[in-house]
Amino acid sequence: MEKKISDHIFEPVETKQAYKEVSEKIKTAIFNGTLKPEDRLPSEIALAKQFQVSRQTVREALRLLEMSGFITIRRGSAGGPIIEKTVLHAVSNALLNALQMQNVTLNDITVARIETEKSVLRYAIKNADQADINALSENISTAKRKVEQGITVFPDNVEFHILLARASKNPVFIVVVESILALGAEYISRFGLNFEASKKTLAEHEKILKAVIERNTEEAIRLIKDHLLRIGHRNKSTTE
Amino acid sequence: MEKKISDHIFEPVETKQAYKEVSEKIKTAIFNGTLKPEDRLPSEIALAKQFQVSRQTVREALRLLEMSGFITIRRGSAGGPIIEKTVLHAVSNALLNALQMQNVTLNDITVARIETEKSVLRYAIKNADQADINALSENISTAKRKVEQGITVFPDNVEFHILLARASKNPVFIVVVESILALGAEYISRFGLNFEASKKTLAEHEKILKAVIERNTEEAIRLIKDHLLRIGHRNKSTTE
DNA sequence: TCACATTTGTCCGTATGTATC
DNA sequence: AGATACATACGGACAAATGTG
Repeated sequence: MEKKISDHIFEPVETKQAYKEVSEKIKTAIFNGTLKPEDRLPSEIALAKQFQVSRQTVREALRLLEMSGFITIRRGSAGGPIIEKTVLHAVSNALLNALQMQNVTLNDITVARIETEKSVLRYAIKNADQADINALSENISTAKRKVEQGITVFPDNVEFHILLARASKNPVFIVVVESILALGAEYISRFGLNFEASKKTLAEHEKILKAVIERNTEEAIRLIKDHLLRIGHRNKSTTE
Repeated sequence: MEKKISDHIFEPVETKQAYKEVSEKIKTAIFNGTLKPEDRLPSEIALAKQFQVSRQTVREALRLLEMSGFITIRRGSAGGPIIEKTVLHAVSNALLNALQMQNVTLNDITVARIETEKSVLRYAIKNADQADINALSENISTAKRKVEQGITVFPDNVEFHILLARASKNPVFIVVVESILALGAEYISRFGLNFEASKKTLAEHEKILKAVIERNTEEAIRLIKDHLLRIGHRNKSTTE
């Protein structure tokens, strides 16, 4: 008698659906660099001819790629499917969907942000190069200028945290931070919170950057914790 | 002249496409509980009649929902679109796609895992209730039994980390941990690593659980760090 | 301003494969 | 084994959007 093996070692063999195969082929062409960002794919009719399938099949394949974030589709003349630079927005969307099916509170998001960004900071301080520091400094001075001109600096303040994640040199951190930020933004817009107090945020960002430059890990972590706690606690009145 | 405002304040208004509207309506029905997991949606033809659109339009809407993880579609009689319990697998897929377009190393994954799970442990120790402890104990004893019978315990060992995340009571952590785990699994399968040394893994899990039960945060964190480092370092020879 | 070409969006009808009873 | 119900796939057609001359 054979030794009994646990279930789920082999996935069931799925009979290939044409639209999935088409989508896979285009996807691998993107991964291996044959298709590059900003490139335009052939039109649906041309693709149908190339793959020897119907237009409907091509369209369903394109729907998959669109939802996965690989392409966007423009209508009209000179339109068509265009390769995207990143698929990060798709991650945030998926994360958002997942969390919408759970019960997620603003506090949950804040806690996760604090913990994640604390880790990010440790690695950012370890791995940041001059380009990262410059980008962060640039971000703050741009934001300052905008505040004086009365322009909203919300996108810049979000960008600050993404730049920190980049400085960690770990793509996993970057994706996770961007996703949580997108999640927070969605949460905020859904409950109609406002975007004031950017000056305070800006001042705190400046202090954090200073600590990063000085490689002062303890101070930086203390600052980001307070910073994110403030944003999280003032949930109904203030945010990034 | 108008004051120049930063770009991307307003998104372009998209003229509604039927397939997107159909997909949205089904999605909101899922969110507000009208449609529950395991429910079967009407057939494509019936949906086409209800929404007053063509079958092709319905199919494209279903493609979106399928890719987002909300439904799976079974062919044949008594088949049709079925509501899924969670959309977590969609998150992992999206994350995977995103990271495949970057340059991610096993070390990046290991670092992110360690940092994330350290945070998870802190909150798990704070928030775990008896049910969580029971589930974790159950997991270990099940795995032990399987090891004795020569059955692979890889899925159980992965489950252990998910149970830890659940014990933290923070859905964001759960999603992030599951995603990173899926990412690691994908990475492993892609490079054909093996699944041995489960006994060592099991023993370490047992120690971690003990520390959690004793509410010994420092010890638990030290253990999980060593545990994940070992898994990460022995990348080409050993894993979970 | 207007007409035209291109490309996606949508519809219909039909045929075939596939799983269930 | 046969009937049924469903997804899958094809082809042809027209509408709507969009850029170009």
